[in-house]
Amino acid sequence: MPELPEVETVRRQMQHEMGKNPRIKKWIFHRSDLRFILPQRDLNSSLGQEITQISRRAKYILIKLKTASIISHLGMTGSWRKEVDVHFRRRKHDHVELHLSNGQIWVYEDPRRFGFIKWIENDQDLKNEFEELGPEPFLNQMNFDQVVKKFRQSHAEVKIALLNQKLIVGIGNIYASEILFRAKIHPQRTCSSIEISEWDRILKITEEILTQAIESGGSTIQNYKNTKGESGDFQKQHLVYGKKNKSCLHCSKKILCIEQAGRSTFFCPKCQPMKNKKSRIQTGRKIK
DNA sequence: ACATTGACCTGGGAGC
DNA sequence: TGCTCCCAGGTCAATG
Repeated sequence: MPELPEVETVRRQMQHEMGKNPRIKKWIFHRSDLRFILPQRDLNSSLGQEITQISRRAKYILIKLKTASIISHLGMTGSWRKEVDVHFRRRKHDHVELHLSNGQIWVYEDPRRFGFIKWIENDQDLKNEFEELGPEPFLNQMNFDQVVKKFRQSHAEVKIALLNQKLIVGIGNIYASEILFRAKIHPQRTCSSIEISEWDRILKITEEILTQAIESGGSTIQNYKNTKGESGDFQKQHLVYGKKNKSCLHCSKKILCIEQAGRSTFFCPKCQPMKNKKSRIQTGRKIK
């Protein structure tokens, strides 16, 4: 479900609504078999501790305590919502409740259970946990030359590489299509064939789109909801994602949907030409 | 060391 | 109404 803008939206709301340094009063676990088994014992060791900050790295939400951190990943369908009445109406896939000293109850709901909650003992462990991750997708948080060099060393198709969190974090299947459309890059071009000036365009547009999407509260396609149960707004600004057979807003050619690495990619064949026809024939996939 | 594939889950929508 | 099939925003282990 959630890519960086959705995760960041949730983070901001949690940080804002929790107020100043609430303490952890109680955990309630309804179901422990999320993507990883919930570390109930460790989480229970946090009782009485202050939450000093809610932060984010890539698509992970970090609930920071004095020395430890609690990592929450939303997988495809995970969400946090705030309840204020202990008799709140439970839902089928509410797995975890975090009760705070200020009376708030934060409920983790996740139908598909691809998400998880992890306990991280200290900052060194946190560093190790995120060791493999690429930089945040904002120009002032990356070394541009280094990032481009890594991309150009990759043999993958650019759409697939954009999803690789080792190269850059935060981009998921929706935004990858949107970024490449706006950058006018064919999703099946191989990373090594893309010029530096084009990478410049891709990375600038990535920052632009993700920033705008955060300002819109993220995108909702099926079921992403923020902590108040509200949908995002950015899907209204999607230009290609989910628009198979619709007319391209720039040239009115039909938007195509192809499969790459088992996932849908949407693009405009006219606005996003394959420069090198030869390599298109070699790497081409069936068009749905 | 890389790139690609399938598996992990449930729910919703399309088509019959 | 009910059945089956397909699809879905993410990641990682297992393959080649």
